[in-house]
Amino acid sequence: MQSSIIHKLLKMLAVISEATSPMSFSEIVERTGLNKSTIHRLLSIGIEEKLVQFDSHRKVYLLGSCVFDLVRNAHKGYDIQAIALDEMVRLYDLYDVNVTVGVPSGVEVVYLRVLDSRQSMGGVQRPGMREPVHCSASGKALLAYYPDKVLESLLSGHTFERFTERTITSLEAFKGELAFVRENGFGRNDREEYETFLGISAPIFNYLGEAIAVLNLWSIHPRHTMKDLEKMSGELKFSAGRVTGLIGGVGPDITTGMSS
Amino acid sequence: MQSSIIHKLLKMLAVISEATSPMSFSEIVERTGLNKSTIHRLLSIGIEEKLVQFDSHRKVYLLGSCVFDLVRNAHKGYDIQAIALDEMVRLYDLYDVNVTVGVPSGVEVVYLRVLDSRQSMGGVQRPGMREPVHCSASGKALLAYYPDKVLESLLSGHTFERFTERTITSLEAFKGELAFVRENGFGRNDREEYETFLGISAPIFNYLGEAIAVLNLWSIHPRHTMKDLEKMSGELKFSAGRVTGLIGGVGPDITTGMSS
DNA sequence: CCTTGTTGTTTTGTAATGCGAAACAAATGT
DNA sequence: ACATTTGTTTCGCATTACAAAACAACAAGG
Repeated sequence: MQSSIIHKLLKMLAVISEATSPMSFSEIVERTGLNKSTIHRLLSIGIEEKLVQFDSHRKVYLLGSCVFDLVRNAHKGYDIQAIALDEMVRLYDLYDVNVTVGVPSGVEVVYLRVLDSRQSMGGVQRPGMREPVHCSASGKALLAYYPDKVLESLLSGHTFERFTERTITSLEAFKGELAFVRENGFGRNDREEYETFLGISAPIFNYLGEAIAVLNLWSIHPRHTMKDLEKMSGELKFSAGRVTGLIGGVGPDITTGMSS
Repeated sequence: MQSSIIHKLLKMLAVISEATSPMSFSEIVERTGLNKSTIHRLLSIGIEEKLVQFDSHRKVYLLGSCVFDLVRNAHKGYDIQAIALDEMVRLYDLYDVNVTVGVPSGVEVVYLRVLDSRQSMGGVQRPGMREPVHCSASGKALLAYYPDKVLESLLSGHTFERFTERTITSLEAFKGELAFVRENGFGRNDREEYETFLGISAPIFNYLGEAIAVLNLWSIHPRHTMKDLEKMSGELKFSAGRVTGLIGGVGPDITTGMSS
């Protein structure tokens, strides 16, 4: 299956979008390698459909609002939880542990969906449940990719409440954990909030490379150790990557700390 | 000029992007009102061109990477300064004052381009020049639309250095000015940095409604008063709106203070 | 004023492609 | 097993896209 006109249109749009400065008719003809009359027709169509806009004063072409609308709408509408479900099921089938998906909400993480392990622990985790960022794998995975500035202001004033003897209570140690996330691609929590729970968490990114959600694997201590979970991290990261792709996301800028 | 297939394709993409959860073949057929076989063909083409991706497990369709690439590229490549130039010239011709365009850089504003008034003041402003945010119209216009969190962290530690007797040195007063911007759509600076300079500034937004640049009108005190400049603010805002449109931007979310 | 070059627009006959109805196939539910 | 929903393919006709080439608009230079 092929459509010549659509293919050419996309080529033209790509050329227009890649230009460092808006291009004129002739430049577009040259850069696309397409026939003059073809470009003329495509531009007319593009303008009509608002894929392209024409700056009549400078006689150059820019991307039109329609393209931006598509992305905006997609972003508004997408329901991470619905999109991630398949990967969650896959992980669940693979390892028979708890699988959850969460999103940030201030200094907490909110869980949107929970697949209980078959060896259930009685529904301790439920959708809507919240956890502080400092003692959850999810929190670490999310914060690890925040710009430094935002991170600072989030954590300034945050008290690292102690829940277990393993809870991280110092900013220093916490930042160390964030570095671990950036190096390994997943966050971990080994009984830092409850005496028996441990989990790992991988971030899902949006199209700007911002971490906007996390996929988590959870279990209880006697049954699994952190070593066990770390063996699952490869598949977890794969799933998170897949969801990232489904929502048009891209990997993170490793240069955290850039201005906004 | 029209192209049936392109029109239909866009309609389909719009439907796909607007869905709250990814749609199946039949749902797309229903929502677009197009013929089954047409959608089938368009989906095949869309997948081939990466406009659409198919989640084979759940049998639903999502927007493809190609669409996101277009927007990403456009964003990378666009040179605000080049795009804004026409509007700058228009304002310059209209009022014969200094016109500049600037972008944020930490707690400063950097000016990318400067059109000197004919009654020049000797090239005080030059491209590359920087100014603190707290005593420039540009700084106010930019910061007014930052999320509270980012704003807090930017300003925490910022010392409101006094340059003139009119310089704003209190956080309270500064926040009042930001509120003025959100109400009126432009920022102002009446001799807060130099004894004789005054200016107004309107923000340019990106496609997420974030203020990413500003368009400014500047003059010197004996020649213009803030009252004079405020009369120009309508045209200034019009120009800023036009540039916002050219880069695919949208107006701001007035709900500042949401989590990033 | 005319030439020459650059840039953008329109025409045209031909070839390719898109079109939707309807037949077909596959999966799903009862 | 049957009915229903869901997805795929076929097919003849009509529409549309195609590129070359002619045409138009404009500027620069002689």
